[in-house]
Amino acid sequence: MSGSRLLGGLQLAILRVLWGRGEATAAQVHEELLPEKRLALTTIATMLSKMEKKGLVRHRPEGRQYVYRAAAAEEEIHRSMVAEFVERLFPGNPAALVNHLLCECEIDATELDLLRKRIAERQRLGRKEAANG
Amino acid sequence: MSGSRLLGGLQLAILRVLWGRGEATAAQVHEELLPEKRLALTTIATMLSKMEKKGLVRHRPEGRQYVYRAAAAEEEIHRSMVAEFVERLFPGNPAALVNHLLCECEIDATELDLLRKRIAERQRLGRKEAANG
DNA sequence: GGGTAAGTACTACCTGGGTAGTTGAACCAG
DNA sequence: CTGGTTCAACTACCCAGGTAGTACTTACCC
Repeated sequence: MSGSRLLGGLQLAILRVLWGRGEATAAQVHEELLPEKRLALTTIATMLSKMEKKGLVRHRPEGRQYVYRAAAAEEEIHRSMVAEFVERLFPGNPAALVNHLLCECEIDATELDLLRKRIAERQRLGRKEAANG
Repeated sequence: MSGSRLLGGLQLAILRVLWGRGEATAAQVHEELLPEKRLALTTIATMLSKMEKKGLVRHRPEGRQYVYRAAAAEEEIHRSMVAEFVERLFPGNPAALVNHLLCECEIDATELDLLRKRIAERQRLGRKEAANG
């Protein structure tokens, strides 16, 4: 099931709208995506149908229209997509991706500081587990 | 041109073989990929052709067979794929991906240490640039 | 009740990844 | 020279993402 968990750009854009709003009709998604992607409304509607068939979103009828919401939490999707991506590009080596991002991407000083703290935290946790386990 | 720079798993597996060996025939790639993916030799050959048409690999005839090599450096592919992926999943926010990886992935202590050092290094560089520029 | 507007469903097409069989050419062995 | 082996080329599918037009339904308003 679920095969290649790497969703396309449009599906993710739609999900982002849904995550942000909680619920939205096809028209609302379309409108919110207009600056980003100039697509026909029917394109969004078709995509929503396909996504529903895949279990990515669900709908509830409200009057004449469908109100969609995401069926999976953002974290869930992030997790599975990142896992799949790492497996494809840096098999079994997520640290290599982190490393790559640190070396190749523009990450500002504030972010770096946060990340450094996050690592320190991880390391504390690791040591504690090692000590207790 | 180049549309979605996200290559599929097979293409990447093939490229990895090519990067590792420098050069390889379809048969060699096939053989090296056997434990990982049980595919027909013709599948590999077909894929190599398609990849050549896309400019991902090049070949040189040697006797009756073709010897392939990657047309792009590993770094190059990593860069463009990571960039595309970040844009899709965490638009304009590579730090979010780093953060996700640190929180969700199993990264061992040694790796964490290396990453911490990498960040410290980045920060030093950042400060120096700020001071000089 | 009938016309119109809104909105979904259906259908169709393109692209790219993935998979593999078949064909045809070259080459080697007998 | 002939037959088997070994390639690459060609062809053919399938699937999923993406894109959109057209058809149909239905609700709403007069």
